[in-house]
Amino acid sequence: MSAPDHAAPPSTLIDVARQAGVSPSTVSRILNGTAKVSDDKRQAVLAAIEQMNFAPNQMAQALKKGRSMTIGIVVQDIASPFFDETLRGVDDGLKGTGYASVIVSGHWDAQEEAQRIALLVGRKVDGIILLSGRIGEDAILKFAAQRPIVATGRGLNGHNAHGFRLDHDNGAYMAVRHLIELGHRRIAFITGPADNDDVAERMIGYTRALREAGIEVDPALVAESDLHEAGGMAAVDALFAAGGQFSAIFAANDLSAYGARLGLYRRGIRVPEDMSLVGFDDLPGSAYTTPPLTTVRQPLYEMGRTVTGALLALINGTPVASVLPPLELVVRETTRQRLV
Amino acid sequence: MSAPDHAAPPSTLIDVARQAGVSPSTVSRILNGTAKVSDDKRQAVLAAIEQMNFAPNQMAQALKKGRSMTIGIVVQDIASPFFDETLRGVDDGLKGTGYASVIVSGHWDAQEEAQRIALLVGRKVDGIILLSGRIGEDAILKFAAQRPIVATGRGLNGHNAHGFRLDHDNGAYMAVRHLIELGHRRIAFITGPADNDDVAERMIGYTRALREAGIEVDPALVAESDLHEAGGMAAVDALFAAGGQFSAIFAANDLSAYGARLGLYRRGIRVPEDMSLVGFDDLPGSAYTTPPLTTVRQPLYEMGRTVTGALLALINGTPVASVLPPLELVVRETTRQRLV
DNA sequence: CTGTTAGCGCTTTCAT
DNA sequence: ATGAAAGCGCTAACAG
Repeated sequence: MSAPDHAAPPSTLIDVARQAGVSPSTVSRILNGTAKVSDDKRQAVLAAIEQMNFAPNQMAQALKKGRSMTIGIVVQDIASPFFDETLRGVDDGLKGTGYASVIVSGHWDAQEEAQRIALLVGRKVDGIILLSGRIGEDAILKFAAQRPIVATGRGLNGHNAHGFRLDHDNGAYMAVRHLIELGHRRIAFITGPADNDDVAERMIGYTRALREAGIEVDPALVAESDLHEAGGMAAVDALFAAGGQFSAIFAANDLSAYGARLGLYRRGIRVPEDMSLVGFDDLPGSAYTTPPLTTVRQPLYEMGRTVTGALLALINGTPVASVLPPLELVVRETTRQRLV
Repeated sequence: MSAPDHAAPPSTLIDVARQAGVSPSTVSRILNGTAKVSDDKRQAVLAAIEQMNFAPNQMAQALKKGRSMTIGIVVQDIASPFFDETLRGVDDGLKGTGYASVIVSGHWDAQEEAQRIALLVGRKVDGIILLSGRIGEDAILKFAAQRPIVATGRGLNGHNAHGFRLDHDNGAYMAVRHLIELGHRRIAFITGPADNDDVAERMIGYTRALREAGIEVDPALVAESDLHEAGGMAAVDALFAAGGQFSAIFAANDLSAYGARLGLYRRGIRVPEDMSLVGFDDLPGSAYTTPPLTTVRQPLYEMGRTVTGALLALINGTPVASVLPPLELVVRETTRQRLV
């Protein structure tokens, strides 16, 4: 009446061999297609596998072959739409390759990141994908000596390492240019933590577009945020507290733009009627904010695919292709011509 | 001048033993604290480990000990804020345990889910966390015979299996009750795919609250969505196309509420002035929509932690604790007293 | 075409 | 307290 508490121990390749009346190597050969096997033996083995519900022990395979068929992915935050999109690309890139992935988070901390990478190396992953890493290039190259590694958000080029970088300067330039073309001259910038390279580049693009239009950068129009909603909202408060006048806001990322939007709403300032707002990233949700957000699109998904393809190429010793779609301005409904 | 193309092969425990002038077993004992070792030998070994930058090969350990120190997590969508929060809980729950996790996606498809679980079993994960799984209980129990498995979104109780379920009926009841108390009587419901149990339960809660208030359920006030923004927006269109009058909308999840919000905006209908809106989930972003969304909070993070604790308990044979915080109504700014 | 043999790197009796 | 030896489950020469 009662089910057994424990299942039978998983059957091994040797069990299968015995059951089918052949040698272990024959079973292995069938499993891997390594050599020709007579049809009758093949049938017998297949039948035994079926019957015993056998599946090869990947740990044993990994130990023997020296490859675990696992790749490691380092993100900075497992619960972020930003990384989500990239991960989706990675997942699709891995589909059908037999590789599985273990995802760890560096939490935007260089030291933790290094530990996590070490953990991945210890787990014998066949390669590493580093997303928006904080650790130095020298550290990466050191790890690259052990496993191939690809990274986003940085240039990087070596026998066992490859980096992908987007032109954030230009992305920001496009955003601000768009605002200027709409007649805005007093444009605030919500920036991010000072140690974030991408954001620093966006600041450069902001400055460049302004200067080019003969507009001086006003420090009172720049506020720092944590790149999250809360920070964006606080930045709007800071901007108003600083007393500057402005008719448009360029936020360093979509999340902080969402927060800024709410900060504006709280003050009864309408978007886009009273204030234009541009974000950066084009997260999936940005097409559904109210109103839909004008933003600079990062090809997150494509980045995930590309970076994965590059890693696989590195692992297999084939040439890596490194084309990445460019940043792109997506004009939606939070920007509008400035009314005198 | 040029760096070596390939690093030295990773050093093994045997290398360390040789270097330190002891036997492999001694090194192993020091690594695992399995037995007392004299201080001088210990020093020598530690020095050798340090110098050779040695780290044990986890594949070999796994093969030998029969446990991989890896757990498998099955989600339905890697790029979803819903799963993100739960994963964050799982991640925190695993912190410091030495376990790493491999995450796979079932894409809301029972068959794919079964395959993915089989993959995890083949990779010898020590346990499985199944989030919002689609596969049948019998299938789960079959897998549970091989590895302990815990699941969310379903009751489940066995020696090697444990499920966690929230009271979605009651959650929906609270949401609709809130609307009724605000004077709303014509309350639309944006539902989800028919095969989603949680959503079906929410529908029951919706119906129950209405009936209890003497309000008959009007089929014209129920529209189906895909539980994403696009579906929510389309549902609003369908609702208006059906010609029904209503002053409030209860969406089966936050994402579709976001979409509904945009659909309303497109029609010039203000929230909450003209229409009240309630979601379900309380995703992190819901506190920052414009205006912030009234919703039913699912303890996603806590669920991740709890379910992880339960799995660890199952693995270690200790008793599983299964307390889960209840669903909770979070009143924000999308609901308001109905103006006659 | 197929079986035998020797490990992959580690842990764990079993002796000493 | 420590070393020797025997595998965990699989694959890859090496013989036939």
